[in-house]
Amino acid sequence: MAALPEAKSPPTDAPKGRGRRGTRASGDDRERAILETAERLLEERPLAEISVDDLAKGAGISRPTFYFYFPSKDAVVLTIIDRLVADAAEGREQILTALAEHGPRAGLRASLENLYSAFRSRPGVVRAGSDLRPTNGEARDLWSAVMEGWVADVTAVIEFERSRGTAPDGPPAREMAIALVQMNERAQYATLLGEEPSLDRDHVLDVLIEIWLRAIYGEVVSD
Amino acid sequence: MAALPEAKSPPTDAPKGRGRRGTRASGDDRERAILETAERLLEERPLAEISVDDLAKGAGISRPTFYFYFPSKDAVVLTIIDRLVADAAEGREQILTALAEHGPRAGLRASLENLYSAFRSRPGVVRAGSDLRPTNGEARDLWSAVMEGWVADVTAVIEFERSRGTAPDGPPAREMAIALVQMNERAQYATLLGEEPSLDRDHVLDVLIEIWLRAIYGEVVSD
DNA sequence: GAACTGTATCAACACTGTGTCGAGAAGTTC
DNA sequence: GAACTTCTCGACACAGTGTTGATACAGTTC
Repeated sequence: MAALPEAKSPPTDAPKGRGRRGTRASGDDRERAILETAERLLEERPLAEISVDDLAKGAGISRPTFYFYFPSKDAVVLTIIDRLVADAAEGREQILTALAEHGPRAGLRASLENLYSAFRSRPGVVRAGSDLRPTNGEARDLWSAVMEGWVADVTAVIEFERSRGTAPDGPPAREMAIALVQMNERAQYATLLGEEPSLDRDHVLDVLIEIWLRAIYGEVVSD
Repeated sequence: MAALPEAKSPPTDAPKGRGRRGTRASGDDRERAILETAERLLEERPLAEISVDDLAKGAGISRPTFYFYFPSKDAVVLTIIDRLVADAAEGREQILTALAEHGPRAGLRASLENLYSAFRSRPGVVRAGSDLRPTNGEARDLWSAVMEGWVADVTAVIEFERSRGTAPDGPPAREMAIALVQMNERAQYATLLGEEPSLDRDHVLDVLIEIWLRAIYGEVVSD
């Protein structure tokens, strides 16, 4: 039970509703214990096979006490996903900048590589997020927003390349962007979770990027 | 309770394990009533909000009696999905033939249009199938097999076009096929269920086909 | 027409999991 | 040391799943 040495706690992050219901205090450890238990268990088995009791036990508290810290199992997972998404967004290289700096192929690769690295390390969490969407509106909204962000970026890239004359005309940029981003989502997810059929871990990006380039530039990009 | 007039019952289709457990008899009506109730309710609300009791009530029987006909709620949905998938496969035009007959763009369009028409009419069932995958291995396997079939077809197309010299080289045909089929799955699903962001009902195919053509032929196909 | 057999039905039960309530323990403040 | 806030949990109410055992109700079969 000895508290793990904490580098330093975030200065004054507003709890934002999802977490504990009361005010700030020291039962912070418990909250963290619950989150850590959830992350650990999610890498072991799917969300549906984890009960509130498992989370409580794992954090060394009783089930009712769990409800003091989180309103539901979903809320725990959403908190974890919030953070994962924030992590993924954090180091995000602007695609447009990356393209300008390294050229289309290398630029795209750098952006996507960087983007997906956050997800690759926690497949269980990714799966949980995906499992949550059917039943949980908040999860749906969160993911919608994430997708929307990517789509906006990619739309900008396509429009930019078209305006420069480096990419040919075609379907509206936003529509192309939606399809391409959806392809990436699906393919990366399948690969991450080892679905069948899915692309090989080491080839996913190669294949996806090739399709992006051909779709956007309307030709086989040599570079 | 009067039996609906049945055109004629299928001659001697083996029950194949999923349906009723006993032997053949006349409680066929009840089995059908359960399936119909499920289909109806699924277009009203998601699977998670439908209980075994709802299905039983809808079919005019008690909950235990439901279990005489199906081993679980999942089994009912799987039966429905089996049929939907069979429907979709049935009228399926061979892509290769369609391409040869109508050229790349029109051929692809004909194949995909035809394929997705079966799904478009029962979005609730599609959603249920998707909702089932996280928790139900059988659902996963079924969908895997479906995807595998499509991937095989598309792989053949790409290899054929490459061998004729009409399509340039690139990533292995199968890998391209996987990514493209996954894109379609995701995009069509999002559109069907009105996710945000998603492609407009009337544009999905245009956009997807354009990407397929550019990806496969490595150039903007004029035709 | 009595005994037999398989189909069909359901009340009652056992179980798992969620979320709530109310009584208190434990710490803090004045 | 009284009052307040934070934290904890036993006991409950509830919703849903799946099972058991008794029973009704055909048809046969003799």
